[in-house]
Amino acid sequence: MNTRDHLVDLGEAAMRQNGYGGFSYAHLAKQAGIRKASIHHHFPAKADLGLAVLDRYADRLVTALNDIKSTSRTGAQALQACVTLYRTALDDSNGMCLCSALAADRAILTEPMKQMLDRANRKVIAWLESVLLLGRQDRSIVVPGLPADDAVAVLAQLQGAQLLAKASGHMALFNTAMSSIQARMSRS
Amino acid sequence: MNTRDHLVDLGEAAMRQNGYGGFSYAHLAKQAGIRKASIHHHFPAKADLGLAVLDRYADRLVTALNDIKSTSRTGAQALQACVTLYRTALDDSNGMCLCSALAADRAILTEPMKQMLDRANRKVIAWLESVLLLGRQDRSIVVPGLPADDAVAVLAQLQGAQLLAKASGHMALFNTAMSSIQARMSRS
DNA sequence: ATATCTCTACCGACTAGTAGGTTGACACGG
DNA sequence: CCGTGTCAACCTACTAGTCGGTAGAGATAT
Repeated sequence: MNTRDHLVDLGEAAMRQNGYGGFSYAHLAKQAGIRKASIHHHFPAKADLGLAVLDRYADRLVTALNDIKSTSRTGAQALQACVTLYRTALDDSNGMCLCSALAADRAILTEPMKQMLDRANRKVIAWLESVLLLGRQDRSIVVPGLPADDAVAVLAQLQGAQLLAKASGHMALFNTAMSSIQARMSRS
Repeated sequence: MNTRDHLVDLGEAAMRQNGYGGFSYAHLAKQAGIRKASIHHHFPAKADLGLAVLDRYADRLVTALNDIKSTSRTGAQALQACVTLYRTALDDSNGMCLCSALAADRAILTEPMKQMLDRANRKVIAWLESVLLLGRQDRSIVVPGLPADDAVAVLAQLQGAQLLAKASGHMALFNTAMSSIQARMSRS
């Protein structure tokens, strides 16, 4: 397997678990079975690795969301699949959505990373807005107020639920924190 | 002014802005106009300072919430004041609720800090539950499902809104992320 | 076929700087 | 004289990043 891709994999896991400032090249090197200097060969600076991780993550997230939308029959189905996606991420990588994990470390991110983080968040919000709009049309989701505002509220709840679950070490808390979203969806 | 209290002040600000791993004794010493060793005199280990900060913060938060409840006439009034509290914290300290700021760093927290963090979160959730219950009785808040579950959902949304606002550097996003909470409250 | 050249991936040893933490001495007020 | 608070100097471990160099694969030239 490609060493570079392997490093991006490990870097993503590390960042999702401990944030950008929470892992080191030395730590990563040990995991990859490689020397620190060799990581610098692939990613001259830590920010280069961070950007590569973020870039690939954003791509994958947008693709996953688009897949969900194209295979869902109702808005509620799409929103439910999205909630499940965030829940699964919590279990799989024992870490959060990169966007939430990086928010705390924003002060030490490079400008390109900040911009990419913003773009990723905006894309997710736009997707949620379109799903809420669809759900309002097909009467599968109750949408109070403007879908554009509500989309931000839903994302906040998704990320906050991950935060709360991780802070308590109690992953089931994620589902509880999603209760008010579930209540707004008609069961299919 | 008491040096020890001053250090707790500075430590709280640092932790809320950059998390537990995001500040150092050297950094703190410079701010306090004191040497690193002197900080160790007051707080032998960083974890001691962290615990002191968290302890005082939890106390103050619970007190503030209880004050809100005793001066509010309706559930909606209390909830609105709570939302304002979280919003103000975002501006004042340019940082988040400690509970959210520490969630990302949970891996490097000591056991006592983790326990205190959990206790603080549970207290806020219990407070929110009582407010939702009150709001349902006086018909000032729409509560779908169990108040106990909804309380967790509201806290997730509060913390997620702070996260999102901070990640984007756009504090106004907090208000947008609260839209669906506002929609559930009858205007007084 | 063999010598040369080039490139990728890797590594050991190093740098300057920072992390949290320790020690022993000095000042000062009760 | 004793407790409190402060300090300079120091320590070990770790941070990101640099340096010169090596092993091997593939192409090219003779």
